[in-house]
Amino acid sequence: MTVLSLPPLDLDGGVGPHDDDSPLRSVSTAVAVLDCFAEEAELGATRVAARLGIAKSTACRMLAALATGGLLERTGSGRYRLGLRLFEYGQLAVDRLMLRDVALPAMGELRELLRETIQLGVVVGTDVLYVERTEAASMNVRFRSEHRRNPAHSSSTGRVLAAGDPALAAAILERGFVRYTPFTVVDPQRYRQILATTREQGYATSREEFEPGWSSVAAPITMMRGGRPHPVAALSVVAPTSRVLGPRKPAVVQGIRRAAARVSADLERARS
Amino acid sequence: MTVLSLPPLDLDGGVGPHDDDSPLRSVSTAVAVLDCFAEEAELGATRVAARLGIAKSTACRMLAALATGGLLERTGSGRYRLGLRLFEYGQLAVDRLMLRDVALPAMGELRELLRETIQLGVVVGTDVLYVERTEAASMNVRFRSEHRRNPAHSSSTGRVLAAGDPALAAAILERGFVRYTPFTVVDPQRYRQILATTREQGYATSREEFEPGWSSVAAPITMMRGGRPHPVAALSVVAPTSRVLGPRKPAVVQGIRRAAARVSADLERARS
DNA sequence: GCCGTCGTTCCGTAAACCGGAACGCGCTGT
DNA sequence: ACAGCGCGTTCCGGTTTACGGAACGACGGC
Repeated sequence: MTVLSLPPLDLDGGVGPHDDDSPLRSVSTAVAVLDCFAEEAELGATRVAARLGIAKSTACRMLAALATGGLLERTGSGRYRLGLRLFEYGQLAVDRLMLRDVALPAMGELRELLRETIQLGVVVGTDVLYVERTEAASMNVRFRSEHRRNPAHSSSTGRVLAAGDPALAAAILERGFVRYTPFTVVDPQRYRQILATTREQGYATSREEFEPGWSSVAAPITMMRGGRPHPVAALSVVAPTSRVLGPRKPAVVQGIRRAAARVSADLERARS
Repeated sequence: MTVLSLPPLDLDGGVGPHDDDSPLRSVSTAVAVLDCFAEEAELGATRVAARLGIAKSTACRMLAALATGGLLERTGSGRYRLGLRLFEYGQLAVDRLMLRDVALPAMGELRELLRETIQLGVVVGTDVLYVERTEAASMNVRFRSEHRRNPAHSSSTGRVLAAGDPALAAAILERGFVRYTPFTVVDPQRYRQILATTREQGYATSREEFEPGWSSVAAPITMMRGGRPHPVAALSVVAPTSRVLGPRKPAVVQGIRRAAARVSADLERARS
């Protein structure tokens, strides 16, 4: 259920000293303190100290320092939670990809065309991170918005990106497959076949492989690199299975491929 | 032009030692390093060291530690930029306000009703921070998306929030007014009058007071606290002046007031 | 009203960090 | 092509700084 999962995640749990290779122990533990808040919304000094195996006083000082820096905020009862300054930094990080701004108009039009939820995803490690999401108005059922990060192997976005990036595909195969639903593809051979099909067709699907009842279709956003188009992100539409993989599938596929192609062209044009 | 501005912002610029009252010097400087990236997208160790008045080696270690923590990322040329992990943390921080999820459906419907850009803003210090924004499809002119944070005094969102929060109003008056356009209200007496009118009407406007050509209308999202409704956020619609303060103004006002009232009710209902 | 828990503070010790200088690399301008 | 410059990185010693344990004050539950 945790959202941040991929990187080190050195929750030794025990009392053993961190075998961190990097200097700046204080900063490393400060980051570890931040990581604690990925799983729990509100934490106090005692819980943080127990979770990281550090002294309570140390945890208290860390929390206070992060709070004066704005990365954490104090809740009424003396505990702490993630601060809104992190939101600002995060928006800056995404804005500087010079991707969201270019993709937003196409995403809005695709949303109106299909009347479904549209996502803009990039790869971080072997996960897919959705940096923007726009929803059609008045949907009876809404996609669970806490899914900001998926393993790449089970998402359509991850497949279009891996199909055009052998290094990513190798990393995904290396990391292995996790079964989330009965439909999740976990056979490496079958996965390779899916990537081949994706390369042929120019789009990818995921049929209830991550969240039961929900499927998605994705198309790659590419940039020319060394004369060849290289995928840098993907647009995807996520909805109840019957609405994207049923009779509407041709329209969905055409819509998302056109939108992704348009974003790719705009991106190329923006590289002045 | 800086986005993060409100808190300490101890860019002494010079070489003077930080007169930081807080312990955990390493963590404080680490946060200061992060702050450097609020103004510039890509920085190297030398620039960071010069900006903070610290040794180059120190800056290099800070950057490396923050990068291994994922808060920064390395660019090809050895420099650094804000990392996408900050985006994840920021999304978590906002999601835990238990506000965005509740507001999203109403924002989508209001967007379709008015075919304009809808914003969800909260207060941080004496600034307004927009934690969600959704745009209508195929607009000929788009609001500049880098505005994630405004001074509260010149925005309609800040006015509806200050109108219901005397402490915030006092803080805004205390901080003083900055003139951004010829229309910016900078007279404290006039500002107090605006707040009174806002209290009467239940909505606020800003006519090109921050960005020339762009105006906005806002209505408060409230939560019952101690038997009285207390504003915790605001919905606003921002568009070229003629589209929100011209003949459409009654429709815009009615739409945003209804949407904000609905979010308030949903918020109350969600507090199980 | 008592006890348990939590966040905070104080203090001595020692470990960790700062700063300066040196190294290797890529780029530029001759 | 070569040399000079600027950059990021590494190494090392001195000393500042943060860690850990224990004590304190406050809040809440039983």
